Amino acid sequence: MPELPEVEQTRRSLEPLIGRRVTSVALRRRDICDSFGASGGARKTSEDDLLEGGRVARLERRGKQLAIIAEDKRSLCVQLGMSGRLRLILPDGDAMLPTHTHALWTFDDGSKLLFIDPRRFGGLSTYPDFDALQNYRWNALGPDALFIRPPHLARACAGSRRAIKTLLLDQSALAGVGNIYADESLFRARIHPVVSARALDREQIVRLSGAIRNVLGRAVDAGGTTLRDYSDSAGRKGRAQLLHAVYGRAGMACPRCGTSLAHLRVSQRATVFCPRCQPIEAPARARR
DNA sequence: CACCACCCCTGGACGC
DNA sequence: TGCGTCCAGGGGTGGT
Repeated sequence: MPELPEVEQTRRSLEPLIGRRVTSVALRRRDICDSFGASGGARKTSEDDLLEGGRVARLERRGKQLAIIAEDKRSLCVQLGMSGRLRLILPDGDAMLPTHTHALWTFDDGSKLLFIDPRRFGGLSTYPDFDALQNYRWNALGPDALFIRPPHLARACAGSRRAIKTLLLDQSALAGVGNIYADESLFRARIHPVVSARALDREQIVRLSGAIRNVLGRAVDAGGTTLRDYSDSAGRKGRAQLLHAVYGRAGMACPRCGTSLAHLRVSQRATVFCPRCQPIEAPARARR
């Protein structure tokens, strides 16, 4: 399930595409793509919107979203959702298309890019230029979680009564954190997932933003998390699952203190935490 | 306006 | 083996 580290690894694995020209596009399922004009209005998708004839200039990421930008600025935004993946097939590679291949690009060197998404929680969106993508889509996202600093997080938390985990999952507050890395970050920062965001003190905000950067940064270095489906565009699996301290480990021993890890549901999401390391009240300070 | 429940979808795990 | 049921969850939407 792609979160920021998996999307970043996918982005890096697509770098061989830079400089390649798109010779043809096949959108096999039209309902997975939305197209927008220069002023943000929706319109019917054409092959032209999907970069046909363009040359790949840059690959950008914001949170969990990925963009392929052509030299003429046409921009294609890819949202992987739960089960989406991109796959790069080298020239002379396997001609068999996996099931649920919804879009297919062919490049001037004979390589192909496939967008595959069984559950269809993901999708594509196109914009005539990168500014439109930013203005109408990415500006609605919060700051990128990989680079989050305490002032950004403090601003996102200010005045919000929501559970801190709910806030971390809200892409308009902070872009890139999903269920796995939310639990891992809160564990590392020793903060209970349901504490109200506005109740966090200065020290907790600093700890949490550091934990988010650290957890995501190490996961990027490990090539992302592969639980079942995820692999990058070259088909490589990630190793960040080996770093998980709490995700998927309810009932098992806390790696820090040995207490049995607890689970509950927050925002309809399975949530695992250590009831001892992550108390709902901040640990009592020494009184002066 | 802030927040929350629900829904979209499929494959895999599990019980019988 | 096959069938039914449940669960995973990112993000949009409609309701409170």
